[in-house]
This record gives sequence, structure tokens and C-alpha cells, in this order.
Amino acid sequence: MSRTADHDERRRQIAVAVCALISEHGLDAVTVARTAAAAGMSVGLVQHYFRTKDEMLLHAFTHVSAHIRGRVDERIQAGIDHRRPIARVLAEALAEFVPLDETRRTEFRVSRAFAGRALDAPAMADVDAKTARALLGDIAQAVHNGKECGEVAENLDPWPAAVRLAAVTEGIAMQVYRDPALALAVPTGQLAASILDAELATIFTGQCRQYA
Amino acid sequence: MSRTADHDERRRQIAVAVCALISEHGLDAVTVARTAAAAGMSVGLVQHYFRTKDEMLLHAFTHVSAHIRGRVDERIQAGIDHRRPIARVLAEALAEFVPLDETRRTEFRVSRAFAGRALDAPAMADVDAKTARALLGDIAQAVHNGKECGEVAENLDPWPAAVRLAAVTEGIAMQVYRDPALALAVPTGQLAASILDAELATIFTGQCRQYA
DNA sequence: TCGATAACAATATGGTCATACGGTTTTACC
DNA sequence: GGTAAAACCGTATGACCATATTGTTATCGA
Repeated sequence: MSRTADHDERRRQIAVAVCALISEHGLDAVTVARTAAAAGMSVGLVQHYFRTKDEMLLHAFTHVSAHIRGRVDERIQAGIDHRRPIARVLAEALAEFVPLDETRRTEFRVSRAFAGRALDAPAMADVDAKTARALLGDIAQAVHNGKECGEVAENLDPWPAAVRLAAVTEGIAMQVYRDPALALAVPTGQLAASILDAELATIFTGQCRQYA
Repeated sequence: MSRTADHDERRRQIAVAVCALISEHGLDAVTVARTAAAAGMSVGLVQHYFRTKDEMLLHAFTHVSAHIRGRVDERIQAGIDHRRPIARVLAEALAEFVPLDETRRTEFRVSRAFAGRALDAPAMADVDAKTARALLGDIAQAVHNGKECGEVAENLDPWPAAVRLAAVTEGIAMQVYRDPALALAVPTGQLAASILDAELATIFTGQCRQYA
């Protein structure tokens, strides 16, 4: 019939280009022309895959969100595979949102830029809301699982606990972004991690029966 | 010599107009022309008070930051005047950052919009950093004061505690913005406030000697 | 009262950008 | 191998906007 191309791959390439531009020069510097150049294609081709710029940005936003989420899921899966305590796995999973290295710092910047625009772009706000809800749900699930293996008190409601953990994680992420020194080992000893651990300790108060 | 006008008041009017535009249509919708219209003046006059648009936005950013800060200071002063426990005063002060009503919600939106742009605008990042540092300093001071009156354990370091409280506050603010129901009294009972209280309770573990 | 100067207004200018559009090239299928 | 459809490109268009510029009005001080 006709020439073919990997639609999803092309769209992914464009999303990556958008994210690269944002991380380097901010969301305002993202133009269709610049994106095309960064992705190594023509303006017309970008238009071929995205009818409007907004559609393109929306896809890029979902792309980064999914990417971060993927890393979190990896951590969780690895934790499950190694049968590690839920509290530890959760600590590592949540740490993925904290800009502790260049990769996460870049993703943080990109996410924040999108979040800023999402304030007045309903479609983007939707992505943000769905992403946040999914995270809350997963944390709540982890807390729930913690009950079954004895790490969490039976009478603890997973939902408020999840909100609290999500809030602390986002807050710590912001603090670390502003002052990366908070993540360093001196002099207070990985303050960011210790705050997250302290928070987790208020919820995961028991030992997993499996190892008790 | 010449005609006179209240320079600061004019600049304030423009800042207010900018904030109104942001809260209604987002930062991207802010143009010099629209700002002038919203402020009830001509484009030329806006230019008279701000040489560039960036300068105008920067001033608006510092304006909202100072405004929020002003409300916090009011709370603190009132707390001091009524000799209330530091933990309670701090709870109220931090709650000023949480979008619990329309006013704070609007301010939150505006602040976030600016924060988004600050990611790639050094001058704005500076305002954000200074504002955050000032808040951290004040919380640390409150914790320190708490020691002197017996609300806080003597061996507790105010600095990590301040980071933790600031992080939780920012995080809760974000959660409440996404889901305002978290602030409602049902069914979990002002979840946002209770989380902040729980956090404060881990730091302010004693009673003020004055009332003990 | 007069003139200097700041306050204020209206429009001109030049650049940027999203999108539209008309074209060329490739390739899957018959 | 012909052809239709898609993948792909380059440029044109029209809108918008920040800023420059030029002009007008009011008022302070002498």
C-alpha cells in the first residue's frame, strides 16, 4: 500500500527532543521548529505526528511521567524479587522522585516545567492528576501489603499514610532541588534520605514476619 | 519641577494585575498589553514603570512572595502577642502555604506558575531561593525558641527539623491543591491539618514551661 | 506664568512562532 | 513495474507580542 514508519518510535523521539529542550532552556524555549531540529527531522514531519504543538507537549509530558514511573516500578519489582522489606523498597522507590543525581535532576526540571503549565492547561492537569493518583494508590497498596506481612500496624489506614508519604517525598524533592547539599553525606548525613526514612519509620513500625 | 505619582503604588498595581491574569489564565497569557488593560492603564505607562517584561514579572513574583510572607508574619506576631505555644503558632503559619481557601489557592497557583518559569530564569530562581531560605530560617528559629521554653528536646538540631517541616508543608500544599477534598472535615477529618500536626508533634514533643 | 520634567498615551516596528500548504520521495502491494 | 498512500520536506502566511518611538498633558518650582 504505502511507505511505513514506526509511529510510536517517531513520537517517542519527538518527546525526547522536547524534554531535552526543556531541560536545557526551559519550556518557553520549546518551539516546533527547534524541536524538529533537535529530533533531526523537519517541521513538517513533526506536524505529521502531532497535529498541534499542545498535542506534542502533552505527549511529552505523559512520556516523562511514564518514564519516571517505569523506574519506580523497576525498583519495586527488584525489591519483590529479592524479598526485601517493603519499607526499604518504598524508600528506594520514593527516592526516584528526589533529584539526587543529574538524571533525576533533569527529569525533575522537566516535570516541574510541565506542572507549571498544567496549572492552566486542563489536558496536562489531567496527566498530572492521574500520575499523582496512581502514585498514591501504589503507596497505599504498599502500606496495605505491609500490614499483611507485619511491617505495619493493623489499625493503620493506608490512605492518609499514602498522602503523607507522597507529600513528604514531593516536598523533599523540592528542598533538594533548591539545595543539592541536602543530599550530600556531610555534615548531617544524607538529610534528605534520613527524613524520608524517619517518615517511613512512623508508618512501618514492625518487622516483616518473614524475617522476624 | 514636574508632575508626581506614587511610584511604588503604581508598580504594586501592575503586580496585582499580573497576578490576577496569571490566576485566571496562566502565566503564558500575561502580555504587557493585557497587563496594562487589567491595571487600567496604557502600555506606555507600564513601560514607564518597568523597562522590560521580565522586570515586571520579577517584581510581581517578589510581590506575591512578600504578600504570603506578610500573612505568615501576621500569624506569628499574633501568636506571640497571645503567648500561644510555638507548635500551634507554627501550625497556623505553615497552613498559610496550603491552599485551604480561594485566596490561598489563587496565591498557590500564581506562586507555582512563577516557580515553573524560575526553573530557567536565574533572577526568578533567586527570588524563589531567597524566599525558601527565609522560611527555613524562620522555622529553624521557631524550633530553637521551642527549646528555650521546653517544647523541643534540647538535643534536637533545628536545621534538619526545619527542612523536614518545610518539605511536608510544601508537599501537603501540592496534595491539597490536586485534591481539595483532603482539606475537608470528612471523612478522615482534615487530613492535611492532621498530617502537619503529626509532623509538628514529632518535633515539638514537650509542653511549654510557661503553661506546664 | 512659564518652562522643565515626569506622567501618561498611541502607534510603529521588527521579530518570532504556530500552522497551513504544496511539493517530493519512498515503499508496500497488486 | 505501476500506483496509491504514507512519510517526509521547505516555505508561506498571518497573528501576536515586546519594545521603540513619538507625542500629549499635567504639575512643581521659580
